[in-house]
Amino acid sequence: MIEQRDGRAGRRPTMVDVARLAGVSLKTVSRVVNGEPHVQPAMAGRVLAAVAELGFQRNHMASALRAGRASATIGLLIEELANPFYATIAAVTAELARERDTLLLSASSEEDPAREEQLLRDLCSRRVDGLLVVPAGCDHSFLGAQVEMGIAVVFLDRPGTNIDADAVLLDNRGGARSGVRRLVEQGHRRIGVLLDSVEVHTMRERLAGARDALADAGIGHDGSLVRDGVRDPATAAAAVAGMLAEPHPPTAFLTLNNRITVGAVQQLWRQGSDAALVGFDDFELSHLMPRPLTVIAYDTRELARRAARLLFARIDGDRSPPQTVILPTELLDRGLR
Amino acid sequence: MIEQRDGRAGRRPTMVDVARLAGVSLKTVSRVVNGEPHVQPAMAGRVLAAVAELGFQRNHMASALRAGRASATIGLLIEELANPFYATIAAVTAELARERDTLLLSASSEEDPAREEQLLRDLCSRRVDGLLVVPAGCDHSFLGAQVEMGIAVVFLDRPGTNIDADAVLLDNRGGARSGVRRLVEQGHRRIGVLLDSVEVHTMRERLAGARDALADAGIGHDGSLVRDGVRDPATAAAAVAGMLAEPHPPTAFLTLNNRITVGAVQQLWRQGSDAALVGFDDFELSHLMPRPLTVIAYDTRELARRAARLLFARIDGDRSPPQTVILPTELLDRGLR
DNA sequence: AGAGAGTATGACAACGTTGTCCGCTCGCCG
DNA sequence: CGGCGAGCGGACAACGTTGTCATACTCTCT
Repeated sequence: MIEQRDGRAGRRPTMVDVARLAGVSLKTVSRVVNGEPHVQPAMAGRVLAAVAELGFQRNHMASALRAGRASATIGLLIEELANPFYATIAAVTAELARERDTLLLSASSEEDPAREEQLLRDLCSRRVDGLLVVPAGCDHSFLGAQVEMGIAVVFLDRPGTNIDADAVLLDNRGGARSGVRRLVEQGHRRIGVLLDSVEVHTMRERLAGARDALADAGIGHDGSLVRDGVRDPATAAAAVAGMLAEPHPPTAFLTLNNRITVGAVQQLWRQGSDAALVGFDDFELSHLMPRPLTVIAYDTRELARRAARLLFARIDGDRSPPQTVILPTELLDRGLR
Repeated sequence: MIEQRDGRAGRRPTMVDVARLAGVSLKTVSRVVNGEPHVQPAMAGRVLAAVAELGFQRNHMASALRAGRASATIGLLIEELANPFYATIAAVTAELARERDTLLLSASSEEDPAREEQLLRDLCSRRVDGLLVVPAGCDHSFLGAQVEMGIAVVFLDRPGTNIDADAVLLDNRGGARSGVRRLVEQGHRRIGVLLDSVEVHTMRERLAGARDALADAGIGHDGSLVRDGVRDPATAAAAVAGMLAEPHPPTAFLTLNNRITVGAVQQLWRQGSDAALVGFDDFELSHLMPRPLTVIAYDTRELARRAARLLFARIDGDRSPPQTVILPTELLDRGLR
């Protein structure tokens, strides 16, 4: 008469159910399911038949809980899963994880520090084996305790703050420097720089690299050619148009991420400007842009691979001091104009 | 003398530890941690202080196990996380999940049915509340039992096979049909069709739609203008070049996904061909291609949103019969040539 | 004043699994 | 033929948490 759980078929079978059906003890089922030795083939057969008949599937949570074992899950906290850069990171991480029979819990911070912290805590409460974090917040000290308690943490793309942990980064400063150096070599003196936000670590580094190159060349830089807060292609286009309309317009632009690059290219092309352009970040169809593009490129997959490998090494017990890995960038010159 | 766990600090604190430190019972800690009523403020304060001091964090696995409760996790099985289409789906899903304090476990099948099944089983063994699946395999009957046992399943982009479950799909056939109709209206009679693989459900539908439109117009189609197995832009370019070099070349092309479109555009532009082109799938920089492009577009976010909403409704107990939702496509005419 | 209702707290079992340990059944050797 | 180790199966506790129930106490109403 009594139907279980809102009228649906039924309770999930447990090892107890399997044991009862097979007429063996609970522990024997456990042994068979986990492929432990010392079970007679005939008995194992009975157990497997019962498993199949009931559609039994081991409860991973109970198993991990009892065994005090790792959850075979890692957490990935990024800014925005839909962004190709982060999507690539997620894909590489998921693949390396799968090779270890580990699954990936991914979450997006949307650049909100509070949200980041909440998601990280949530991931920790699920007892992930490790965390791969592209930090948005400005204080990761609360992760320190988690590290103490056995959750490995590796930062990716940007270093963590107030915490001594591994980080795998790009040579943002060096990349921007080499890009501007190239422009200077080509004779440019007035170089407009467009960036997302100085709040972001990578942007600060890239801007510093640009300034390095100008200083190297003895070119003064009063900041009037820098535009901050350029968050999307449309804003980038407007910024380019605005700068070109000024009395002493730049003869070249450095765009500090690919969204900005796309907007800038479009605007330059639209107005038929022959200003030079170097963009940070390569992107999928960059070679099909209306004008050839020079970009500061890097290997996103390698970035993720290094970070994931480091994380797994930590999970496997590597206790060497935290390290910071910096990956090189490459100037891909597809013709400046 | 005995150090715990490879010399590291220590065991994670549990509610028992908190209770001991606060001098209260285990259950009281549980009540405070879960915000249950009937705890005196003073006592709650002692508990919270102990929680803070020890850095206690509830073990979500143990909690879900005991309460027989949902794991507050959903699984997403797609083909390839790095692909922008799937990345968008993952992002939308993760966001809707977060609004319910649910996390997202994502995995890529890489189009391998065996791998798909293994990952799905792995996800089920983690007792996810629901699964969002872009199926690659050809038999999902094994998921039936999981559905019986309370895991909601919604298929996305392609229907599941041998299982009666919800699906949210695109109008692939209608979209391709309208694309070819447009070409026919413009006077084209010989239309080359390039596709990835007829193995894939969406490709078959799109091809069928193209044939529909040709049949509507009374144009015979012997298959000689169809190229199967075009998996990447380079192959697409080669296929276009090959077809254009034949005695009776096509005057227009229909490319059935965006990778193919990119390769075809590039090749047409390279040889200065004025063949018309309609591509399935819009993509990020399509408006910046060297020639304007007409694409059969759709709302990927809406696709994911509908699927996720349906999944959450099922998780929340919706037991109405499985439904198939088909979302419209739109022909974006940016000038055929 | 005493019954009854309600609040605050705790003891204990249970969720589904695995580690530990104990005992049974063989076959083999002295 | 008795003893003994190896091989095999099972009883039981434990992982960290929450649901159930019991208890002690406080307050209100008749």
